[in-house]
Amino acid sequence: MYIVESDELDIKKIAESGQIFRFNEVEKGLFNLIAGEKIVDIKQISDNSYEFSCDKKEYDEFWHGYFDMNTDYSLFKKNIPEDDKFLNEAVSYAKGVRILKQDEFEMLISFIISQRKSIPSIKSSIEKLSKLCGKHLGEGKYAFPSAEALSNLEIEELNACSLGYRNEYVSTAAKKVAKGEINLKEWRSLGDEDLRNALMSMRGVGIKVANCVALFGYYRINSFPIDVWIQRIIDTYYDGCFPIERYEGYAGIIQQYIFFYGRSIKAGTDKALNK
DNA sequence: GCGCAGGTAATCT
DNA sequence: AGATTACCTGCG
Repeated sequence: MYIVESDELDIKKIAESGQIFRFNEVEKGLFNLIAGEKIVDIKQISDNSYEFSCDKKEYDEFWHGYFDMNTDYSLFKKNIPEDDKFLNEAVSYAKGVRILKQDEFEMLISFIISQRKSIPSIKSSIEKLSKLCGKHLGEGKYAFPSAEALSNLEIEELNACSLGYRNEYVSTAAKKVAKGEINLKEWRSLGDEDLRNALMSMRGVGIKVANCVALFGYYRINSFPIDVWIQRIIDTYYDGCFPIERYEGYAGIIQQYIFFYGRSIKAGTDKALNK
């Protein structure tokens, strides 16, 4: 057990922030997270403190970095104009959301799957894939599959994971990585623009998915994925144009705040407009 | 039964 | 360049 205390860490919000699909609240205040071959339970014990089920050593060596705890998120509030009511509310509402340092292959496959799918549906497909060919970690839990394991699946097995037309995208991406045609780790050395283009060279990876993979799998916190939610918010509150350059270098963090808050109020929908 | 969901690629103008 | 459309599948 290890206790983590921080005003800038909110486990529930992070689990629900849409950046991660294998982080669930299993009972009130108790969260389970699978990352790589590691599993951790996190229990909320007060407003700003959590009990991690791992020991201090594992926390220090892995989870501390995974939760990006060396970054001071209070700094990202700078440059927000006082009169930007929406963003000020978003930042306040999303306090404690952080960008996790997730595995790039897992992010690639997960966000390929995510297209035109709801979050529960994305999670369901990922769990099916993991059960099918991920490493067994005990207690009915499975790691996210390796590229090799995924690429060795039979078509029928893949079909059983409710991927639909993304089937082929997942399979070819996994095969390219497994064969070494693509080296996702090497892409870490690419600049943001080159990385995005490299990702988009894969079938099924467009601008939105590429930006998500860059942001969540490569920690390119200047990436600003625009999905239908973000677009609705930009249209509704920013007259169709968001001043992204104002947040140069960390626009992705701002995007997460906007996304998390915007979804909570169903921004841009009839409900938010009291229609 | 029908429309839509955290997009992409192909095929138009 | 920008607009339009088909696409798997599950859910209301």
